[in-house]
Amino acid sequence: MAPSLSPNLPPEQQSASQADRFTRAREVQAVALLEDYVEMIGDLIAEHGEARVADIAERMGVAQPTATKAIARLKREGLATSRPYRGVFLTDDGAALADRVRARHRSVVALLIAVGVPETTAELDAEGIEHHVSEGTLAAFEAYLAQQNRNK
Amino acid sequence: MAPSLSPNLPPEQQSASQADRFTRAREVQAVALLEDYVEMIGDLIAEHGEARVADIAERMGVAQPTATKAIARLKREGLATSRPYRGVFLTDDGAALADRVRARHRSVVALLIAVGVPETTAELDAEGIEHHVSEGTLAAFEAYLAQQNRNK
DNA sequence: CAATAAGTATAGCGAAGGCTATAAATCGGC
DNA sequence: GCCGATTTATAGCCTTCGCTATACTTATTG
Repeated sequence: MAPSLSPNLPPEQQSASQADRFTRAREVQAVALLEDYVEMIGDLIAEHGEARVADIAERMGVAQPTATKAIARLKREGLATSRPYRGVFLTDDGAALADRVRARHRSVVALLIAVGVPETTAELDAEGIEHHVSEGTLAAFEAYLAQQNRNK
Repeated sequence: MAPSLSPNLPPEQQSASQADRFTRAREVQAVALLEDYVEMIGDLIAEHGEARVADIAERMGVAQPTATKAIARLKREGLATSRPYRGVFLTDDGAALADRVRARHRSVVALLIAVGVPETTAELDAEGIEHHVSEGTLAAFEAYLAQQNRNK
């Protein structure tokens, strides 16, 4: 009875909503990379006081020009700044996004572990999952974790 | 203390594993579309006895040529067959993949609901999340759900 | 203060997944 | 069985995100 019932309802009705789900998943994907880069740049600055292109590329697992290109996009979107041959920095917006992303990541990992996923697997899967966790789902995760802590 | 500790460990060590996580997430993303199409074609065949390009496109929320192109890729990958101006069909591999994907989707939705995510939100987020749920995480989800049913 | 090493940017390519516009094939009704 | 309507395919085109190769800056060091 889940997704694909009612073949004799107005077809636009159920199909539209399913299409919307896919459309949303596609949109999420478009910002996922930005989120990952921003979070990582934040991490690097916190750790080393600066974020260099080579480090970003290495941690993202991409070639250096790929990282440079992504940084250009971050700048276009107002999330980061950089001067040629100097480091990369986050704008206020970028830093705020990084914080949100980091918090969400932690919650997703914690929830996976809480329902019995091995820690290593949780870290691995969370990297992809987190971007698709909406505000509502995140709130539910955090409520669940709080509840769990209370009962411990 | 979780992901980005130890700035003075061999940098290749921790960075490599983080890069690996991103690399894996990227690979997952590459097959996600195939999974969605295959599942949907399976649904359409189950519902209507056939999967027509126009229906696939509508449900995926894309233009018809986009669906045609995706189907071409499915054929290249050995997951589907089709004859021009006739319907689209799944190979054995495609049908098996569709079944796996459908089952995983259901488990993800069920788990989200089980931890308190509203049903509508669960359906919405699951569409993106499911592709990143590995075998190990899926097994954990199912164990959790089984446990939950036992205690009910 | 060169010369070399290291880091960064630029150029150009490919694949994937969108799109619109248009051509070709099939289907239905007369 | 033909003709218009519907469906599918094809032909471009764009953007994103990978890549390699190469040019250009900055840093280092003899």
